[in-house]
Amino acid sequence: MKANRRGEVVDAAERILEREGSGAVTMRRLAEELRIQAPSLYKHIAGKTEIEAALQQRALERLGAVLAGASGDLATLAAAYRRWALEHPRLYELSARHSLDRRGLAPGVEAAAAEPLLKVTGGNIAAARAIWGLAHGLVDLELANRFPPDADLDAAWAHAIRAFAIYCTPQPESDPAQARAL
Amino acid sequence: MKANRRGEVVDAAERILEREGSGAVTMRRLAEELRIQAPSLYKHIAGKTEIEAALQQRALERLGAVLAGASGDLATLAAAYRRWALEHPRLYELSARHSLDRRGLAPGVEAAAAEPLLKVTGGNIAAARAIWGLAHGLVDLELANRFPPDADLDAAWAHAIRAFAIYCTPQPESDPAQARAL
DNA sequence: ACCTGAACACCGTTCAAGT
DNA sequence: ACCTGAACACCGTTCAAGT
Repeated sequence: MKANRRGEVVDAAERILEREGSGAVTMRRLAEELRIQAPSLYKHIAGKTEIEAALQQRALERLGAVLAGASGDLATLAAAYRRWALEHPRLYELSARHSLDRRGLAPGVEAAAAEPLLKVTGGNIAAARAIWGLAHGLVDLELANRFPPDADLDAAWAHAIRAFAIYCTPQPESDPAQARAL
Repeated sequence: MKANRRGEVVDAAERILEREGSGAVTMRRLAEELRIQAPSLYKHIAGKTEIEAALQQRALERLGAVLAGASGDLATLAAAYRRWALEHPRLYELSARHSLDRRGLAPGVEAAAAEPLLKVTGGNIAAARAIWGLAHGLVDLELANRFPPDADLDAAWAHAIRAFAIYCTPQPESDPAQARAL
């Protein structure tokens, strides 16, 4: 029933990442988790970089699916983005802070993640990028604990959403879900 | 003329960071730069974490000074933020992605960096946080190469600025520069 | 096809000792 | 006050070899 050994390596890496933090994702620690010697990993995956790229890809797929399920308006979409990131903080950071390796990324994954954002802006790609930047920035600063402990972040998100909601009033399906990346 | 040895260590770390990237900032590489053995560093600084905290503090001071000099409107402020980050990408990343060690941070530094943002929103702290998130997010994604190579980021910034400019029209000095952090 | 053991060139950090 | 040498417990990765 096991797909392939490579998949199991990435699964184990994800488990360690979420349970013990990014510092614990080590080829040797990973080998221990799989009850194997570290050099054996290299028969299944090229190296640590490839493991990180695989995890980044997973994160993109899952976040994309969550956003696609968060229907309609900007507030709902933004709340879904924030919730997913806070629920998977290490995976989110891993996926957002590294440059995306577009070779070997299943085609359409990037565009699928972008689609809900494009939809909410009525196909305006500059607006979609601005909203992505806004959501990523607020999440990233929150995950990095950069706000004072008593900061009212719900208020900051509400303000941000109102600013963009006024600006990009949802045109009624002006652009029929063009598949493209942000 | 040399201030103290600790300052020289942090200077060397900054040189290596900007010239060779964050992976090169190593206690051993740092010792080599100072023509010293690695264990000697520990007589001047507690460890690598303290070096990173010192660099983060420097970045905050310098970015704060630049923002304070970028007068008045949101567009100018945003452009200054982006320009500084792109000119010091490694230092910016280091400063933005780690949680801020508020013990041992010179008092007022955090508030000083926040002040220009609070000013542009007329003292609205939720709006200031939203704008910080926006600027950080767009910069962070750009530094991580997450936009497609042909993306028009100037357009995304322009859109973002317009959204917030409409929302938070600059009240004429409603709040006289309250010193507080974001 | 899958795994091992030994090895290489690295890390951060500690500690006893030297001037 | 400032520095060194040896050491410890780690890294990622390669390679010849074994089943």
